[in-house]
Amino acid sequence: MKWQDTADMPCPVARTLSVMGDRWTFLVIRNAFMGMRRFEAFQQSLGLTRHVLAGRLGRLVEQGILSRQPYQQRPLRHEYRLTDKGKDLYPVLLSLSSWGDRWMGQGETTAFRLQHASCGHNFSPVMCCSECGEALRPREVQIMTGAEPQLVG
Amino acid sequence: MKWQDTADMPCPVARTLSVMGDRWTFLVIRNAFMGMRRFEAFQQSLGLTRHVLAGRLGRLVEQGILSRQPYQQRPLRHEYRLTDKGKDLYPVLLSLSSWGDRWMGQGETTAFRLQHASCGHNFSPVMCCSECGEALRPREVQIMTGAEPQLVG
DNA sequence: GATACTAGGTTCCAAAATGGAACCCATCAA
DNA sequence: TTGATGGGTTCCATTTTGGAACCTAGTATC
Repeated sequence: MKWQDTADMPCPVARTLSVMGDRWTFLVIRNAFMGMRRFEAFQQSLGLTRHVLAGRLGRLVEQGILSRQPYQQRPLRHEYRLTDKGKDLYPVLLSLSSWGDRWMGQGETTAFRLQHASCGHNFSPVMCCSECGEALRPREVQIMTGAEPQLVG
Repeated sequence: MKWQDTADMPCPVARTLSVMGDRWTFLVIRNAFMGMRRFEAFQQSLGLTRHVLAGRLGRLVEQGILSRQPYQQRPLRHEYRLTDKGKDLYPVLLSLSSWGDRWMGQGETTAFRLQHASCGHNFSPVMCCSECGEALRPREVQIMTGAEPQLVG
């Protein structure tokens, strides 16, 4: 079982991880959400090596998660921006952040605080049912995988 | 910048990825949510090599995400179960799955369908504000990082 | 005209992680 | 006695990384 083989598994989690499943890729995406767009900025901010960064950015572009577009001619320079596909990773990022806040805290280095502009409150992200709006819990979710339903949790 | 160094970054996303940031760990967690508990089962289901699996399970136990407990004596056998910390990864899993469904589809191998027992509907998971219940969008979220607020997206 | 700097890479090598297979150990069943 | 089961560990070859140096075009500086 090799690297990219998870891309062919019939599971959306596995297919997602075939692209996003490493230490650096999500951090690149996180920074992109913060407005970062340039190679140098990613490299300095994250401290990963240049050719690994080049590889990650290339794959994200290939997968349509980032787009690479010129921001100046002479000399020609490119920047990386989130596509719609990339922007749709926002819930994943929020959920990673929320879990990290709750369980991987370090005392002094306190958590981010999130503020919701629409309602004005500090909040935490909650995963809800699109139909009834209630918070989702494992035992109340059934995964229908073509065949019979499977209880999760 | 090395492997575990992301564990010390002052960012909950980075700290989460210091444990969960590889191809296999989330798949182990996914299977645990499906009720899987045993070494052999993980190994056969995922197809990763045995010593890598041993390493991942060990780290997850070390981090308190799984617990290792005997399910029989003579011969002594252990199984791995999600702790509360582990169960709290559920929103991350849902968000990964949801994104994969939407963007990494493969035509025939159709998506999972999720059903919410509480309300009876097929649904998709939506990340919402804990205070007002609305769906969250990047431009409406401000991250307060101790210093000044930062617009995201 | 020579030198240096910038942004965005690529190339090289050594170190670390991974894949693949074989092996180990205790127990139980045939 | 042989074989199977569950949960690992050990060994080696292949891949992926980290780290550093180098490349290229254009621009700025001396």
